[in-house]
Amino acid sequence: MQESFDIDPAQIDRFTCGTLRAANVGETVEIKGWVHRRRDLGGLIFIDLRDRYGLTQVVFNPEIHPEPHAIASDVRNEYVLAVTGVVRKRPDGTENPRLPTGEIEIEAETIHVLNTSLTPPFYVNEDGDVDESLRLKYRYLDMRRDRMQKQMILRHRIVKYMRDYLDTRGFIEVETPLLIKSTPEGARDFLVPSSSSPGEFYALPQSPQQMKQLLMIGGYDRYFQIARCFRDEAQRADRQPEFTQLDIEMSFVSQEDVTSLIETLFLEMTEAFTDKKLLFRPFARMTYAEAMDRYGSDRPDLRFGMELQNVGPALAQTGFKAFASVLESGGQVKAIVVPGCGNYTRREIDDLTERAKTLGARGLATIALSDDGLRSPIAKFLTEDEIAALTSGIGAAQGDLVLIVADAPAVVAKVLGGLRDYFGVLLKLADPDVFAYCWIYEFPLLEWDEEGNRWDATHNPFSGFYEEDRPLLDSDPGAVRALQYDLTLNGNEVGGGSIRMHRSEDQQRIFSMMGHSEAAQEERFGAIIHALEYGAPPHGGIAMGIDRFVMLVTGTENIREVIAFPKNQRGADLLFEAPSPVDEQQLIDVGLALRPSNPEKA
RNA sequence: GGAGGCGUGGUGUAGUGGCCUAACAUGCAGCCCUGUCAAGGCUGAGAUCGCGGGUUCGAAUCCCGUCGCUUCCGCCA
Repeated sequence: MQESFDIDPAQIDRFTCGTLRAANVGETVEIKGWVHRRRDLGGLIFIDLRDRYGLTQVVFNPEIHPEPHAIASDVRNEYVLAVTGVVRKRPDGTENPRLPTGEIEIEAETIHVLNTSLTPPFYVNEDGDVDESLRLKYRYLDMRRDRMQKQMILRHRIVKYMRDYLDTRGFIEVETPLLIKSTPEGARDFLVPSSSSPGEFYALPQSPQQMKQLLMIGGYDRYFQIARCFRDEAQRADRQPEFTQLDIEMSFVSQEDVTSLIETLFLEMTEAFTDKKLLFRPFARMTYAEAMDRYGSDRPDLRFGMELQNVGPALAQTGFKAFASVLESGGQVKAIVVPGCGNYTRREIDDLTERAKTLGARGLATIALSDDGLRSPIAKFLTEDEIAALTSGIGAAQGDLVLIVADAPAVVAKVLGGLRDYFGVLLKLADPDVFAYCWIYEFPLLEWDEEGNRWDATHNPFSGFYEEDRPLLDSDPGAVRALQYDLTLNGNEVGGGSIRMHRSEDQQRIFSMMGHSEAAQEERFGAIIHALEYGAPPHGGIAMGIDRFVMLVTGTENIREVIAFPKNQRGADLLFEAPSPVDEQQLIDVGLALRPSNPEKA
């Protein structure tokens, strides 16, 4: 390692590996970075030095500067170097037009190996697929890769855009605690014990919901926060145990005020950060009922059709009575037309039936309009004319596959909506260059919980409702429409919120319908109920999933790609190996004794 | 909790009963090479095919179990 400078350090300007251009030719500079690639030609050695700003070629010439050349001979990928030298125009014909710095190179006069590196377990200098567990175990190397750096930088810009957008509109950012009271509603809480109260627990917030409402009561009428949220539930491709939301709450606002604020923000961000074409401008709007009816989903992907069509009436007129009992008991018979799949084999159709069953169907009726004629297990119950009327009535053509489900409305929606999503991906029906935003609103406030024998909030128990539906709270609670709205994008829910109840008596009434006794309400929700009694202003807000949005903007397959240090599907941190057992003394401190998680096995 | 997919040198893949004494690319090590930029050439090391059991004359390959990762259902907004 060379310890002495041949050049007066005061005369040196430090640059990044991405900034030097032809205009810098002749300057003596220093750059520091990682060895991206080394090309040893025997005489000349070229090293591409990399940092997050780019690549710069350094050339070591043994005839001009033999000492640095000798050091460069032993350098390997991912070594950390400081190199000084003169910026030189590359010889004619050796420029690299693919690099922004490709016109120049640095002729190394000194080289300092700031650190060596083991051979990395995977390529840092290229973008190939690597087993994700390995990437997560060595996340710091993965983060060094170009793709991750681009995604993290883009994420930063998006969050900054949100902050600036809200700041200029008078919003203030307030931090709320991460150690809060556990509540039984919604997702399972992560619990946190503490030595100052052995046997008792904090919970990590599933969202800052109650805190932001208290801020409204406190007079901070325009609040936002980049809020970390925690839910101890199973992971998915788009779900992590801890995730980040843009959390917003406002006083004296209508549903329209909240959605238009967000709509402008997301319109601007889509234009600023993507090349996507906006399918709807302004955003599409659809009631929950319409979304479920037409798409079988409360977050429909509107980039393609394949809508659910009601074939109950058509079938009811025929002599085929198999679906009659379903219709009589309040069920539906609906169909989707899958284009170009009419020649599916028996095996493929069996697989579809299996897929339908995993989605909750009891069965799947199919009509394949194949080249060899019509194939359908229900054909024998219908005349040719009836089938022709049925298929043409829903727009099915030669070569298409018709899928029919008869069941309760919720099951029909779940199954056909799920199959629609499946074919949307399989048949590449959705244009990846399109962003289709849609607001979904008029969600039901409550749904009947069979197991709990009580009403349950579909969103959260603080959502308000349409005043004109108030009488329905007595007569037909399931029909009460919440003042709730979700923003969906290409089949994903990217955010949701509501206008809250701001009167204590309304809030208590809903809690009561949800089966909470007066005492339980006091114990679990006393703080918010009482706060509402002290001049709580009308208020409402929304929370946007930042990870999910960045995932859609970057076009990445899962949420882990846009989180610096994510957990795997089991919720494990493979880098630090968390969660992990703790010392006995730590358990004693917080008053805990462990018991086997599965007593039957133990 | 349930279902599917995957698991083969460091990495990414091929091989799906005998031609496997496991192949290819890349990476790694050594040597050669003064204008490369995915540098090139030569040589070499590196895998008991996730693990355990079974079927078979013979298993990376088939069966059972198990572990890990992942996607979906349940769960979760």
